[in-house]
Amino acid sequence: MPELPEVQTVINILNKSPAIDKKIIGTRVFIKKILKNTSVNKFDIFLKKEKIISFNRYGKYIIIKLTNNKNLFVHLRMEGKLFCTKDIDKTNVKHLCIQIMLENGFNLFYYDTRMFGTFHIFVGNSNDFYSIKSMGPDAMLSKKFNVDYLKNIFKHTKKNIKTIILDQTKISGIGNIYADEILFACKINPFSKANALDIKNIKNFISVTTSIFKKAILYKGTTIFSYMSSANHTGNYQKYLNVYGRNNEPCNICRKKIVYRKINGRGTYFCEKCQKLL
DNA sequence: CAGCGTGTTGAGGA
DNA sequence: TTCCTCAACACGCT
Repeated sequence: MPELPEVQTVINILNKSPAIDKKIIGTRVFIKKILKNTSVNKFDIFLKKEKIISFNRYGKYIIIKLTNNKNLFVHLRMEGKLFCTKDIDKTNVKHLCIQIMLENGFNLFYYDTRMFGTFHIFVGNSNDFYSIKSMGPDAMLSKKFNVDYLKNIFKHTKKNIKTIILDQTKISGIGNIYADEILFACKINPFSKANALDIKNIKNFISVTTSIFKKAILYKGTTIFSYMSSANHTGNYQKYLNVYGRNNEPCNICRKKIVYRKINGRGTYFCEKCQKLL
């Protein structure tokens, strides 16, 4: 599921769910390795008796704000899914990793096919969590996501633009799908050196990123794989993808075939005609 | 059977 | 030291 718009969709749903303002009465951990900085027992003690105040987001992290200044950081990585329901999704029991039981009979269920996801517990202001501190400005939430900041970041690197915008320590929230979509909309070849972007390119990059993310959130994100469980809410933004996953299909602008190349180990789709090498 | 993957980290080499 | 590449994580789909 998860890049910025998909994570935003998850928290939008959870913020309207019966989990809000409910006390946690217990936990069950089926896959221990998801818990990164705590044990099964300490996790249970940490959460029990606390109320869920709200679900927040920074980059691709879900931040569950609890009473007594506690936070639970959830990262979905490739295929994590977080739902608030009364009952277990019986078609997906095999991938159930964590259950957080609430006083009203609902639960937060965390499912993860590949079990790459992570849970961290943290007491204090969520901005002080070490992982958040090392992250660049959030592409939707941070005032720091601006021309001056990006100009500085892009100027001081020899890397290509796609690698930089995927680097969460530089910018938080952009993943492999939206990186390709953003660069297509900017008409910039993903192999272009980041330091070749001028002010006009950077201004355009910011407005394109903002509008693509707004639209993707409106359509509840992109759902790519057909095997997602029935309990999953599916997004619709995949209808609007111009390049991602469209290898050898005609470009929506010029009809030339979309090409597929590897950049920094990630599959990359782009139009060689529309996207200029800077 | 082999290759691939919405993400991130860490090891090892240049 | 710094930068870059690649494997690894675990599993299911094509």
